[in-house]
Amino acid sequence: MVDDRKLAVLRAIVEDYVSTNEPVGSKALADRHNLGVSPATIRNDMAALEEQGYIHQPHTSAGRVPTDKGYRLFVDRLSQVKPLTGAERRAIETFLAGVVDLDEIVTRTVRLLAQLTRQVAVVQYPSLTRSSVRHVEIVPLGERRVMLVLITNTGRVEQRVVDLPDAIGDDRVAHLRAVLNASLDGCGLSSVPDRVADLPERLAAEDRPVAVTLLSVILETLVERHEEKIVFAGAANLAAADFSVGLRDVLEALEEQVVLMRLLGETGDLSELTVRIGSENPYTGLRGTSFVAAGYGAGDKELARLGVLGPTRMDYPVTMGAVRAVARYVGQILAGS
Amino acid sequence: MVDDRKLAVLRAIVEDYVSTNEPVGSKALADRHNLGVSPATIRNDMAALEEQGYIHQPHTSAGRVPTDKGYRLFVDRLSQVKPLTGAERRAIETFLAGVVDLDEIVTRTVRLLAQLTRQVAVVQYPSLTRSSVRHVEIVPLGERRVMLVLITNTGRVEQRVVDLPDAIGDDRVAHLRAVLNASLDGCGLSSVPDRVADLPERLAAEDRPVAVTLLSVILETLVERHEEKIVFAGAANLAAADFSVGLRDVLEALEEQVVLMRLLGETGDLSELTVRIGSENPYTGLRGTSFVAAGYGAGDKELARLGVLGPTRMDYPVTMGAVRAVARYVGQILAGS
DNA sequence: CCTGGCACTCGGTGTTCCCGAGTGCCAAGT
DNA sequence: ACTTGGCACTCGGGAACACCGAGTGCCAGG
Repeated sequence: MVDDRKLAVLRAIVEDYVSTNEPVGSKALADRHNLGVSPATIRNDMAALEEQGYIHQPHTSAGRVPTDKGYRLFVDRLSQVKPLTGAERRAIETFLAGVVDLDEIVTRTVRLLAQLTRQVAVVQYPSLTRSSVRHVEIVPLGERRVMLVLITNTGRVEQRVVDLPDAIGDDRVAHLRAVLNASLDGCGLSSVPDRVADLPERLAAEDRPVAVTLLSVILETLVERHEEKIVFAGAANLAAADFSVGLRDVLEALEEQVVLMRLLGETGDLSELTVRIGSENPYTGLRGTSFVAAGYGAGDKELARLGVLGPTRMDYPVTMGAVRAVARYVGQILAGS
Repeated sequence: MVDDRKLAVLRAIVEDYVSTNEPVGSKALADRHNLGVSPATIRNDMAALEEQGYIHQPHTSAGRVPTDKGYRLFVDRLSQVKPLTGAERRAIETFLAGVVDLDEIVTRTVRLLAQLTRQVAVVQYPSLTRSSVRHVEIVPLGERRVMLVLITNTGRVEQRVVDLPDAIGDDRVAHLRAVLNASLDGCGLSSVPDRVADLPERLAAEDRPVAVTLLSVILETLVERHEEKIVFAGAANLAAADFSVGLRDVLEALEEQVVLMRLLGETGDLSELTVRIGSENPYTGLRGTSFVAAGYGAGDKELARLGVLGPTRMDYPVTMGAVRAVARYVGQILAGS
């Protein structure tokens, strides 16, 4: 019983603090939430909560502020994801309607998410490794030079210019194109190395050097470029959120692909929400911020992740709702295209 | 004579203010620069300069600060572009060495420029309209669906998925590809509309509907996507530069492609530096910032522009030197690839 | 175990005061 | 005709200070 009330107090503290951004005191709590007990009782509970590290007092005579641990408990046990309003759903639909190009999907998504949450949105491009080959194209650029274009089923296009060891004619290009496509079409990218291992041996001797070069470039593209591209939007919202302290650090983190990678982090289950709160984040500049992430993908495969970065004192239920909803919509669109 | 000294005073004011970020008074000027006259004389000159609108007094008993007009005069007549140090040149070379992919060139360039100037760098992708067609590729994706890939001589690749009115076989795809390439290869993008105007008539009747669809998509790509892609980097430097006032507006501007477009503005001569100071900028949120831009391109054609955005009180000679140098290097690389 | 009462703490705000950098002007000097 | 030193004046900003009130912890009574 007593514990239930303490949790209710914690929830109230989080909610009030999020909406007012000021330390919340016992009296204010008793007034604004009908907890059915007096301020004095609440004070006792608050003392206990502080003892356990869920809240914290900036100075002796101020109200309480949730700690990271407090937010964690709130997110895990005291709140539930808040679904979007109808207007918001419609906004998403119109924003993402009728887009086919992958670049455009990603660009619009990241802006949409930033606008919806009024925070910084981060979106990762659909992973190469988890998608499959739709087409390989070889475009002659010169005697000994071709452009290799790799198209995946997620609409992603990778291009590389390749210098060849031999000159090569149009007919041989066509032949190689046909062979490559025959071997690779529909093949999951992770299994490409296996599929092509013995390919050169099955070709005429004269084609081998060129084929080997091309294959090594393809594998390189798959492996070395495995680092995925990540974009963000909504940095202006950072300036609005008053926490100007550390703003510089946050902006720096956002421009470091490596940090973003770690932030998006390991993949959980598809459409499972991940929340990183304050000091749980993998980068010191991001103390003071929380990150809400979700995976998205076409069908049941998770292809990449997206999320929202904001001050620790964000409205978690709403933010989580928005992230989840956007992830689902994007998944639908990718599946549909 | 007298005018010369006033200009010297203005130059000294700008230099001191840029380095200290504090209003500069007559005494400090007399001390730090050997102008050979007394503070009282300088005061007279300052009064004159203020009269003419080159400097301004924040309050009655403070030093002077240059106005936009003052900076303008400084840039136009009192300063000269400062060449980079050897170390900086080497940094540029190593940073941009051995890169072929256009995306990577642009990404690295924008980061390099941000790092070099410790400000926000802005780089525009090489223009579609001013480059020429290197290859058109049609990739069948399904019965009535193809991906159209347009490769330009600057290494840029545009891709669009196209739904066709008729089903189309591989042989007809190959034929169309050949015809399109024959018509368009090497053709400047601006003259594409002329070249293809009568193309459908020269085809077999059965190919016409498909050809018309494809051509309309090509033209759309050229015209509607005429809006060029622009990227920026170094937003963290904004937070460091103390002018936190309006930071939000600046960040907003940076995320608006339209604003960036106007900022990069009309094309001047290649490798001619353009400087926009404070209120000269086309967007109200950018009062308080200055923008230094230069065109870059392969050979003698200007393909796009790049620049640096910083507080009005930036070190113009150094910034201009960095922008010019980077623009030239990028030009060389584009020409070489 | 809750509650009302009470003394205590202390951060933030408003007020006042003072200092000094910087100015404009003037009369004297070259 | 400029330049210069002197001088009175202005005013922003920092230091010192007092005050207020929200908030607390604790205790005794219900």
